[in-house]
Amino acid sequence: MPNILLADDHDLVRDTIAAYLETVEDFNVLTAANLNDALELMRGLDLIDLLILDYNMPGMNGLEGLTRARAAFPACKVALMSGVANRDVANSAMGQGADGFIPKSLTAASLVNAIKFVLSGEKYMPFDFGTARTEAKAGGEFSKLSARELQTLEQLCIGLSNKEIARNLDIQEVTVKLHVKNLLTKLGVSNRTQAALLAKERHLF
Amino acid sequence: MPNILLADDHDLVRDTIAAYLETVEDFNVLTAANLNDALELMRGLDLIDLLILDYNMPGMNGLEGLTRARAAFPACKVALMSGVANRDVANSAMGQGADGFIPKSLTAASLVNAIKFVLSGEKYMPFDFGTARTEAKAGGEFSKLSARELQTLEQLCIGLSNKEIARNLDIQEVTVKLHVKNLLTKLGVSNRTQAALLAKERHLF
DNA sequence: GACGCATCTATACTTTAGTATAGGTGACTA
DNA sequence: TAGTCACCTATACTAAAGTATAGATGCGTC
Repeated sequence: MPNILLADDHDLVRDTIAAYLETVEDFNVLTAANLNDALELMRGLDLIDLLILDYNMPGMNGLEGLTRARAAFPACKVALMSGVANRDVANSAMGQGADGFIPKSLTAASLVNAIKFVLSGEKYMPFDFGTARTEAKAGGEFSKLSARELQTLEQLCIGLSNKEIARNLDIQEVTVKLHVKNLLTKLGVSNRTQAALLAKERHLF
Repeated sequence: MPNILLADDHDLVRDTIAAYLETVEDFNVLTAANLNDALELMRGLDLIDLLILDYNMPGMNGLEGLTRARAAFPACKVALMSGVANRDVANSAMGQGADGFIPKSLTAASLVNAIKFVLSGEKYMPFDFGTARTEAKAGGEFSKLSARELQTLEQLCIGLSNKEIARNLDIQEVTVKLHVKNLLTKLGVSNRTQAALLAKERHLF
């Protein structure tokens, strides 16, 4: 029987998904409320086949949590689950070694399929996700942004300074200023705070 | 058998909660992905006992969706469900006539209790919710702010400059800077963007 | 009355943000 | 091949943000 560890900070979401998986399929589902608890639990067990991590959860810190989990348990398959993330996040996650990406917009039946898929050693990422809002709205204002500008905007959404962004993206501060200025113009806002608020409002990051 | 209509835009969350409720208790659970679909569905049926609305869902627009639902179906009980809302939102919801408030941090067992409670004609709101992050931080950080600092923060959340804030509050720009500096310290953040993002995350404005 | 506190203002300063202009590279394309 | 575009860097500047210190007012409390 496959052992699955589901980590999500919303008790209701976590428990019901766990209960669902255990009833409809022959899974043994353990749960945790944050990343640290999940990793701690795994250290005591060492027999988890699949770890499912909520993208927005204490301890995750973006994709850093994914990296930590993979480093601590290289043999275990890791899937990321999110209710808000867009295709970029999904791609980044897969790029950083995730075995699957599960948007919460998935149907329950598809979730089971996805899990089976990953357990069998395949990578899973739905290609039709984000049809509703995520992608549509992203199309409007944000489609004008270049790759670098998007990355810059992402950093703005954590409230970082130009200097910090420059360090993170490994470019000069002047360049960051250029990207910021250009994205402000493209988004039609007058400062970084408005840009961050706009992106947050559209659920981009 | 009580008929419940569960409206949430996350298929996964919605379907698993629905499945859970149907297996553990004698509920008949219908589902919808947004407010309009939910109301449309009810128009054709007119026998729903309890409508559960996700607070963050297309068509909700804050508590306006709650008002719309109650206006359209005065006889039906309505509960609000949210993964992020704080006590203030919960109180407002109850104030505007909601029959229950269900944080997603609730356990699955408590959810069933809550539903039974509401179906029996009682109002349900957990008094211990937000023990984890929501309330602790919301009460903690923002209660330290003075009236003026809160007003300043509100303006920050629209992305205004110090000069604009000064004009709106009818004080000098230096004073605004003082308020900003103080509230940054109190909130433990390092610039206005982070302050705005924090306040937005806590749904203060 | 003395004290604390929120409020406002002032001066003076450093740092960060944002604008402007110019130039270099590589990739892709008409 | 010439042109376009994303990208990066540089210099130089203005404007805005943030820090520090000091002093004034009013309000409520001990």
